[in-house]
Amino acid sequence: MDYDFRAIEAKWQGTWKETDAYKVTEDPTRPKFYVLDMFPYPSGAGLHVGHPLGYIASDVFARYKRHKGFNVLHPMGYDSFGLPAEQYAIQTGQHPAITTEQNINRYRDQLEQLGFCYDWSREVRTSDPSYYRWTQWIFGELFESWYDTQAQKARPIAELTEAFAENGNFNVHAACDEGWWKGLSFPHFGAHFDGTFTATDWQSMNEAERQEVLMCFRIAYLADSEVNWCPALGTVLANDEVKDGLSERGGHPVMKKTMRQWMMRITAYADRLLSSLDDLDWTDSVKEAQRHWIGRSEGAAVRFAVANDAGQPDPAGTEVEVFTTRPDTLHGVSFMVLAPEHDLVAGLTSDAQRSEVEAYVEAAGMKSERDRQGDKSISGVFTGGHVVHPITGALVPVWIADYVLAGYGTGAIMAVPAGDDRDWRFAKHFDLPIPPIFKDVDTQEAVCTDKGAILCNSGEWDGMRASDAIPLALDWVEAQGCGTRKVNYRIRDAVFSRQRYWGEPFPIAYENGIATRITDATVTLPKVDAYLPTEDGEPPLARANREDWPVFRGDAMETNTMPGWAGSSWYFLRYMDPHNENAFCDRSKSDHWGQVDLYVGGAEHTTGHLLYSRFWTKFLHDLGHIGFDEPFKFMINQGMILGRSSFVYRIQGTNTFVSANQRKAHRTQRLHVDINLVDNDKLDLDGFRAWRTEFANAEFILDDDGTYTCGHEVEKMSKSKYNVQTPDELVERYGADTLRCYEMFLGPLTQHKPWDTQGISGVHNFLRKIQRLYTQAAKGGMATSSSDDALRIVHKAIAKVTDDLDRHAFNTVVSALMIAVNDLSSLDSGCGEDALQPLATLLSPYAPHLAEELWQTAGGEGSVLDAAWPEAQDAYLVEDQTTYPISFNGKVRFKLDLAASMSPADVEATVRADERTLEQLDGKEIRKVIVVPGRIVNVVM
RNA sequence: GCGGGUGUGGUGAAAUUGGUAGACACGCCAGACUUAGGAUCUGGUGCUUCGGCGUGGGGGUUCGAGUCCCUCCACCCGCACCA
Repeated sequence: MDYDFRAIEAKWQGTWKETDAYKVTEDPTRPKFYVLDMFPYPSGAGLHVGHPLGYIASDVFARYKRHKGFNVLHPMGYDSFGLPAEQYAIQTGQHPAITTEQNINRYRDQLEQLGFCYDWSREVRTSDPSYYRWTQWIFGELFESWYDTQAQKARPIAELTEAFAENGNFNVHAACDEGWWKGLSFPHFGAHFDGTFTATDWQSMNEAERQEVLMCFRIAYLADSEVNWCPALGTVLANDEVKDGLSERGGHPVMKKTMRQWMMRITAYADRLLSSLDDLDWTDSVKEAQRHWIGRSEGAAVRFAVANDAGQPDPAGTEVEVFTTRPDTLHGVSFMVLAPEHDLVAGLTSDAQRSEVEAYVEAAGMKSERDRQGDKSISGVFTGGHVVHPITGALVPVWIADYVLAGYGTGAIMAVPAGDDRDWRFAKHFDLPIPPIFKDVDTQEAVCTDKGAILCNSGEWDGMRASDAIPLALDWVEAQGCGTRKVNYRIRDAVFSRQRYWGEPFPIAYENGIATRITDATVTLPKVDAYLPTEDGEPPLARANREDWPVFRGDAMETNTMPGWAGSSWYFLRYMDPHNENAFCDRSKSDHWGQVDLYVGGAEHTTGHLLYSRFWTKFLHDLGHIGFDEPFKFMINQGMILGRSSFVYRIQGTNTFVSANQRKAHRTQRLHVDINLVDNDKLDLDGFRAWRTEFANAEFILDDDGTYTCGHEVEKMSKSKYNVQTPDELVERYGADTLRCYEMFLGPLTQHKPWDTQGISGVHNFLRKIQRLYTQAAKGGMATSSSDDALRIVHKAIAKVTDDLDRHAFNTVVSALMIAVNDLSSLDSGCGEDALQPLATLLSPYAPHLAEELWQTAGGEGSVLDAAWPEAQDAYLVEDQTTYPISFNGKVRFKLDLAASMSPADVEATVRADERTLEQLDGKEIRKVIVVPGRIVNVVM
């Protein structure tokens, strides 16, 4: 009679395994639905109750869709390359593959006990060579592709070499760095080279030179670039791995450093990544964050000629280019500011200023990123050099300052102190002129950033506001030849190399310094004697000798490895065809499964994974490998489950602990206490003494009832706060079905919420109650048909549950089921198969084990998993009696039971005639009666 | 500073198109059965000076506002010298 969840759950998990209940194949006769959880990294700590929240929701939805007749793909796997296993390897010498394997096994056990409907035959691991050979293959495709900015798509590099051989690069529109040729030093590209070369030029280059040129156009390319170097981690980091100038993992300082690294030309996709956001069903906050990360802004690149000693434009033609979104304020320029790292700083600096400038540049270089970001004080140095104003011909002094970033725009700005806050403060600080350019605005007193301000002292743009003057200014600048329209992006190409061991090796070998793709073999990780960098700072892979490499080509192998996001950028495709040895994913499979219809995960991947996988998806689409160009159509970001920490209060300098209620009378120190020693805020005194030796002789000041009350606070779950709740203990005590229902019952999926086990008993009771309902109905034989009352209850639940699931309101479904069970239980009798079978189906997404059991009890055929989702019948939903609340001036005064079919006019007449109405009127007159059929009556007096 | 979000009982929350605010649970209180229970069952439970008052504060639209509009406040998350 008891709800024996242990037996039930073990039994059904066994059955599902035996019957391959969750194995899925492409079924063209049914509509497809792809439900995906964000790829987990199998950490050694295992799961806490926050992790499964999203998995439960997606599992519920996958099961629901299966009931609805969909061909549902719902896979799980592991993003199993990563730092923690490598750190452990460094400390212990144990190969990271072993640690990883152990952690995965633990994860798998934890996931399995929760009864998820994953098709485990599709499990993938990014660290498995059978998986990463395809990550390598995709990298190879990126390496052998260029981006055609005219066609707005990636194309094979062979088409570029063909074009070069035929016409040079005259008709080629390839995405590349500005001044791509500047790092190259061939005779063809002399001082006056402007970026175009002929077919003859191309023919005359040798292979090495051609390869160097091609490298400038590849989507995956090698380049010397300024990277985020993290000395503590011994590796470079991508921009999204740096937060506040510190590494996201570990919080170590990050420096700027120039290194030759593999890069990904994600900037080529900036526009498409931006515009196709509009069609994605994601939250505004994630989409906005991506828009900001891409940071598109329209404006002009304006060139200022450098002035020579005579104050004339430098005859050598040296110019400083700035980017501005407000070319209309050109008349307000009174100085120029370069980033300290700008190339032209040395050339512009006068002898008199040299020592000061060099000191400033050096100081800026020494600062870590965090120091530079954190320092909001105004600093800068005059270089002594000038540029010539393109309109007025006036000399404009050139400064260098920290507030101009080398990495954004051109690394130089034209300062318009009247209209830009930073320029204004800089001008005030160094007492530089602030030319007034806005009518009736005193910009000596305050800056004017209002785009609606009217221009003055600006020649032919006088009297205009920004929106009208900007297009004219752009035309003017282009006509004068001193600038061009330009779209600038904040997003930078992504660094793709890591100086680490535990990552994908590159399928790249070098022969005389030329990088070549290896296509005929999977480059697996070589044996190394330690997982650390070499003595001269080379990545760990450089420790491997030629014979240590399973595959070795050319005269050297690439020794960097790929970053964490490589494998996770395309994993959703591998699930569709996980064992394919001939392709990353057969086109027929990706055509069948298509985009992910529901993607569930935390919001922490906003600018990393979610951007990179969009980029790779678009790339694979460009080359025709897949038929869609956005990976995740619809996404839900689940909120974090926070821990509820408990505290004890130690009187300072003693070993005496005072109950929270009386702590104010003492000077106390608050200490976290393990939540397992606390029940309902009461401390287990013996357990506490036994917890740690330092507390063995603890004394207590207790409340009057002889208990110790702990304090509490809601915080992030973490080991150090002793507030971590693992699902294992709860599954042991209440069962997986209870945990599943409870996590959903807790509140809206997307919201953050504190974890509190107090409420779990209510949900557990509900499952016991529903089981009791079925066993009682089965006592003496299950009836085939039910009373109308019972059917009304069930059909109401069907309507509510279906509706809630369709709008992803996972929490209210549990309430609806509780109500149905409560109502049916109070009927005493009348429950038969036609009520209890549909009810078991409704329960099945949430409590799949118990639902199987109940389905059987209710005489269901086969497994409940494939039971058709019941449909609510209107006949059972309409009530013939309606209870009308009768309100007077909006306040409810009494209720009236009326026939549901009664016309509004009759309802009004009945209300008017009711003696309670007269009582309420108290002599006043009825001005109006509003009847909302089936809802409410409002009498206006 | 900018962007996004959230404010409803002692607690988690519900109220889908403006129509009975607080469903469903936890906790608490009382009772029953047992007289060891943290077991089970039943009833009660927003506040209240019993007139009313109540969805962060103030204002507005409406017969009617948690829901729509304006404004202010608090908290959380993300970004942050982006020219």
